[in-house]
Order: sequence, then structure tokens, then C-alpha cells
Amino acid sequence: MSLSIREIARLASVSSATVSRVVNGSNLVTPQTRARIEKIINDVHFVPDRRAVHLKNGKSQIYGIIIPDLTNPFFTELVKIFEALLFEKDQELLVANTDFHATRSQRSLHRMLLRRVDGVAFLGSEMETASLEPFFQNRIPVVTTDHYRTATGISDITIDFADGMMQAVEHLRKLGHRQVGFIGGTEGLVTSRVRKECFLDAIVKQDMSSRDEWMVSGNYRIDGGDSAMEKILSCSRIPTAIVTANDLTAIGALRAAHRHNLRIPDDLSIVGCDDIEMADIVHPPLTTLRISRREYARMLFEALRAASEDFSKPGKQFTVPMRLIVRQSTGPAPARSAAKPAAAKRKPATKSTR
Amino acid sequence: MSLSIREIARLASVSSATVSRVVNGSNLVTPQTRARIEKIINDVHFVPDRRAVHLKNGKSQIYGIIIPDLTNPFFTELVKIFEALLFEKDQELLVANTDFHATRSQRSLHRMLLRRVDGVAFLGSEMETASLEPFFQNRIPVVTTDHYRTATGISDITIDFADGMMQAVEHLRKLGHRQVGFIGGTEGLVTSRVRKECFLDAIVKQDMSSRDEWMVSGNYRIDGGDSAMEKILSCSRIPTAIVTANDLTAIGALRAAHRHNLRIPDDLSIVGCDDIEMADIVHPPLTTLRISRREYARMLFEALRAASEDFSKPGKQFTVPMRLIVRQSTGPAPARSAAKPAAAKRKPATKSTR
DNA sequence: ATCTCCGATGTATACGGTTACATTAGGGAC
DNA sequence: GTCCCTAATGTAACCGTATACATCGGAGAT
Repeated sequence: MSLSIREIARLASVSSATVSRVVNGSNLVTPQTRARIEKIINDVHFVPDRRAVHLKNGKSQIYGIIIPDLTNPFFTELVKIFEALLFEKDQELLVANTDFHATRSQRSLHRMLLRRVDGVAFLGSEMETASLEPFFQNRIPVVTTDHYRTATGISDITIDFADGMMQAVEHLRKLGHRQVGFIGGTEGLVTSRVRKECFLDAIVKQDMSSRDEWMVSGNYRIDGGDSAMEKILSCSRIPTAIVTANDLTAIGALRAAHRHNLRIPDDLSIVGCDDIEMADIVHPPLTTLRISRREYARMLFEALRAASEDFSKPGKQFTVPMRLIVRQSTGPAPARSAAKPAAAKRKPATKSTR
Repeated sequence: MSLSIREIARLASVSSATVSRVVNGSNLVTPQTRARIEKIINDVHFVPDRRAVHLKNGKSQIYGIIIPDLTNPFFTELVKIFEALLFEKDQELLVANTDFHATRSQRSLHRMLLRRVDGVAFLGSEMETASLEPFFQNRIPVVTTDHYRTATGISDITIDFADGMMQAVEHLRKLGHRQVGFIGGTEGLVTSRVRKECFLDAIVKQDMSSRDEWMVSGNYRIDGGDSAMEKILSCSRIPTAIVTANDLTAIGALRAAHRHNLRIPDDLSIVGCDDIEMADIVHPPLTTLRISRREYARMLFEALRAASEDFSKPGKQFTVPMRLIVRQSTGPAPARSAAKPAAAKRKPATKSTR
């Protein structure tokens, strides 16, 4: 069907080895021979099949990335940077989206294995540690996130939520807030638990308080933040500030708050997390905990590169810092302390005519 | 290094063919033999190398998608749906981001070729038709967008901007607008030219008017929309409505308008294009021309699938419809006709304390 | 003129699977 | 007991490339 190196060899009346040398720029070929073969290659549009090369030399020049939500800007910005890093090294990126499903995560991991990718960045949801065993066996580097364990060839990256939440809570405390709520991520994920615990820890350490009914789960998406906010607003008392598991959640919370005619930040302060581009565009712009995608992507890349070079080295534990970016969704705590402001009665309909 | 099928064969004292049969579930194996081999496979965590399979049977089970901007939600939503479609068929997706660079487009295309992917969806920026020649030669299906030409194995998808712009302009006309501006996409791209021409066509056909100085280029991103809007607002007269090349552009325009204390839609109406999720979240929610990602992704998929099955068939030209979604960024034209409203004098600084 | 040496090219095998074809063994029909 | 058929297994070639090693021939040294 498609041309092979032997076919070219036949056309040029040389051996396949010589053609291979020409293709790979070996200097063991006469300029004349080279020219002749190159002409033929151009004439027939011959393009060598890299798959054979990869099969031959082991490496596939493909990296895989498994992420939970391809529509979350945080991940796409990350993927974009990561892809650019790979592009420079002539490597490519296989993308798998899991929608937070554990089974999709597992299947995606297994496929990466079948393909013998050169490395996998697993940012997906839960995964059994056991499923990384075959990667070790096949000497395929892996970098996980929030897995809190490393092994030979397997590194881990965690985000410094402990510090981040501390910054966010301190910021709120200085603004006079004492009653703070939290909208978390998808129920049952390790990363959700971590965020929540770090938040609670910060609250306790700074002598502030929260309530069980103000700790609601979201789903890391806008709609989840929206309905979580609805739940909080239906409590008999509401907090003066809310911290969220990520920016999309915060944006959803913002939308629900607007629907209830709450003024942000006058009636309620909201803190996001990630600092996606959108955070600066919504109204009001979000105060949020920034996670540098560039730094994050570089860690993913470095972790995999290091393990590629010397697989025997033990994996490394990386930590990504968080930095509070103060914008306009947080402000001084309202005078009424944790009481429902008048405006919070739900207006039956907005002017929406959609 | 990593286990091969022959290694398993040796451990089980059978031939590699038998192991292969076990792996592929052939019924030409005794239950006892099968059980014995399966046990060994499990014990040593053997995972067959798909690359060899692909090399053998030609297909690689990988599709490639080349897109201009991985951070544009329109594309990521598209990629997500496309990936899900492939996932069902046990196929995978290689993603390449071009950032609108022609050279990156070319290189990405070439790499897809080297990999012998089973098909390529090219949503990138410009590309020479000639670079598709080797895809034809290697019988690799391609689907392009806004390329306005097809060939054997090469399909094309275009968005019905002519109809879409007509809907948008008609909507504005009914609201009393007569003076309409346009913020386009990146200068020099075919798709930008098409959008602009369709807009102008609609304006002329509906007896409305525009001005050269109200026709500004953006870059399909938020910042481009923002600065394009700045340009329009610096004109001696400004239009009462503005149509944009995509939602991100519209959102940027919105931001600039807010900065100038223009009320939307009271002072100025804005129409977006794409209907990304964000369009419904910004303030005010955007009136926009919806392009169904699901439909679009399915066309990409169908085009490639059809060509995979029978490469000899000529490519097909698909058209994606646009549908106007009216939200709150458009309203009746202001009384002052194309005159600058008082508020449009730029306030030196907003309350931004960022 | 002979011997070396090296540059240019060819030969053959490996990579890890699949599979057409060959081989073997065991059971049923006669 | 022979013959035949078939189910189970083995053998070997192939996919497209890289490359270790073999070969060949000409230039330079002696």
C-alpha cells in the first residue's frame, strides 16, 4: 500500500540500509548517492513510518496525559503548556478525559500502557496504586497528582493547599470575617478531602468558625458551585464569606448569589482557587489562590524527563505553591454577623428573558 | 527489557502463536492450555505491545486533532466530545495546539503523517493544500474546516456564517439598530475573512450601514476583543451594536465597554459567536450565534470514519448550522443614533485595586 | 606491485506481535 | 487395524525500520 524504505531502495537500485542512512542523515553516503535517493524520496512523497522506528528502538515519543475535565480551563491551560514543552522535543501528546470516572481513568491508564507511551501524567481522579505496577514493570515513568506516594519511576505532585488555605483564611480574618463556609469538590475524591481538611485546619488555627451546614460539596464545575451555594443560602444563618475548591465552583457560587440579589463582596465574600483566566473576567473579579500552570506543567515534564533518563532513581515528591491574588470578590465583613441580609430573600424572577 | 509474547511462550513451554491466540481469545486453544497461559500472563503482568500489532495490520488506532487554541472553550468542548466518541471505539486522540502559527500547523500535520494516524481533524489555521498530498498517498483520511474544497479521502466542514450573520443582523435590525460595527478574527486567516464578508453581506442585504473604522480585527481571544473595542470607542462616532467573530472576542469587547462605563445593552449591543458555556455567565449574558459542538464533533468523526471504511470515496462537504441565542447583551438601539453617549468618556480609573 | 586501511554499500537480523500454512495427535468410521 | 478428519499446536514469514557485521574497491604507504 504505502511506500516502504525497501521500495525506495529498489527504485534507486541500492539497499534499504543506504536509504535508511540517507533518511537519517548519516555521513556514510556519497553525496551523489544521497542526492539521487533524496530526489526519489521527494518525487514519490515517501515519508518513513515512525511506528517501525519506535518498535525498533523502544521509545514511542508519545506522552499521555489523563485529566478529569477537559473543559476546566485550569487543565487546558496546563495541557497547552505541557504540549508546547513536548513539541520542542519532537514528542507528542495523547489526551484522555475521564470526567472524574474511576473506570475511565483505569481504562485510559491501561491504554497508555498498551501503547507503551514514554510517560504518563495522571491528573485524573482516583486510581488504585496497584494499577501502576505494570508501568513500573515496563519502565514507563508516571507522575501522579495528590497521590501522596512515590516509587521507582513514579513521582507525585501535590499542591500546597495547607499553605494556600491558610493565606485565604488569613485574608478573610483580616477583613473581619469570622463565619466562613466552604464549597468543596466532588464527594469522595482524595483531592476534595484534602482541600476540605486544609480549609478546616486553617479555620481552627486562626480561631474562626464554620458550621457543618456551611460545608457543602460541589463537583468542580460551575453548576456544582451554583447549587452548593443554593444550599448554603437556604440555611437559617449564612456565613459572611465562602471559600471554594476551585474557580469554576466560585463562579457558580457567584451566579447563585447574584440570583439571590446578594451584593458581592458587600454582603458576601467569595474566594476561588486556581486563578483561571476567567477569574479576572467575571463580575466582580475573583479573589483566588493562584496555582501557576507553567510551574505545574514544568514539574510534570521534569518528573517524566528525569525518570526517562534514569528509571532506577526513586520518584520525587513535588509541591506546587499557591499564592493569594486579591481582587474584588472579597471585602470587609458586613456588620450583620452571619445573619441573613434582607436582600437574600429570593426574588421570584430576574429580568432574564432568555 | 519488557516481556514479549515469546518470553511468555517460553515460560509456558508453548509457541508464541498459542500465546497470541490466548491473548486474542481464539477458540483454537484447549481450556487447560488457555488457563495455564493466562495464569502466567497475570503472574508476570504481561501486557502486549500494541505498536507491534499496529505495525503489522496497518492501523494505528490513533486519530489526530490539530487546533489553533486549546484554551478556547469552543475547541476544548469539541475535543472532549470527539475524544469521547473515539474512546468508545477504543481509539485515542493525539492533540496538537498551533496557537494560530502556520509553521506549527505544518509541523503538526507532518508528525501525524509520520505516526500514520488513522485520520486527522485539522481545525488549525492556514495550510497549503499541497501538504495534504502525502495524506492521500498514505490513504490517511483528513477532515479540514473552512478549507472549502474536498478531495478523495479529504472532507471539509464549514460553518454557515452566511446564514448566521444574517440572523444576527436581522435581530439587530428589528431592535432598531442601523449602525453596526464588527470585530473580526486574526488578520489574514481565511476563516476571519469569511466571517467578515458574511457580516458585510448581511449588512448590505438588510440595508444597514457600517464604516471602515468600525471594522476591526481581533485575534479570537479576549485581549484581542478588548483592544479592538478600544479602537472602535476611540472613533468620533460609535456604532449602536457590534457583532464579533467569536464569544471570547465579545467578552473582551464587553470588558472594554464596561471599563468605559458603557451600559450593555442600553448604550451598546454586542453579539457573540460560538455560544461557549462562558457566554451565559458573563454579565450581561451574551446574545450569540450558537454552533453545536456535538454536531460538529460528530461530523468530524463521521467524515473520518466514512473515509476509513472506503478511502476511494470522494470527500464530503459538511455544513454546520448556526442558531441565534438571544440573551441580554442586545437590546433596543439607543435614541442617540451613532453618537457618543456621555458616559463613554473614559473614566480615568475604575475602582479596581488589583 | 602488494599490503593496509577506510569509506561506501550490502546482507541479514531484530523489534513484538499476527497469521498462513505445516505438523501432530487423537477419535470415529469402516 | 487403517484411513481420514479435525482440533490443537508449532513454524516461519511478515509489517517497516535500524544497525551490526560483512564485503568490496580504491587510495595511500611501503
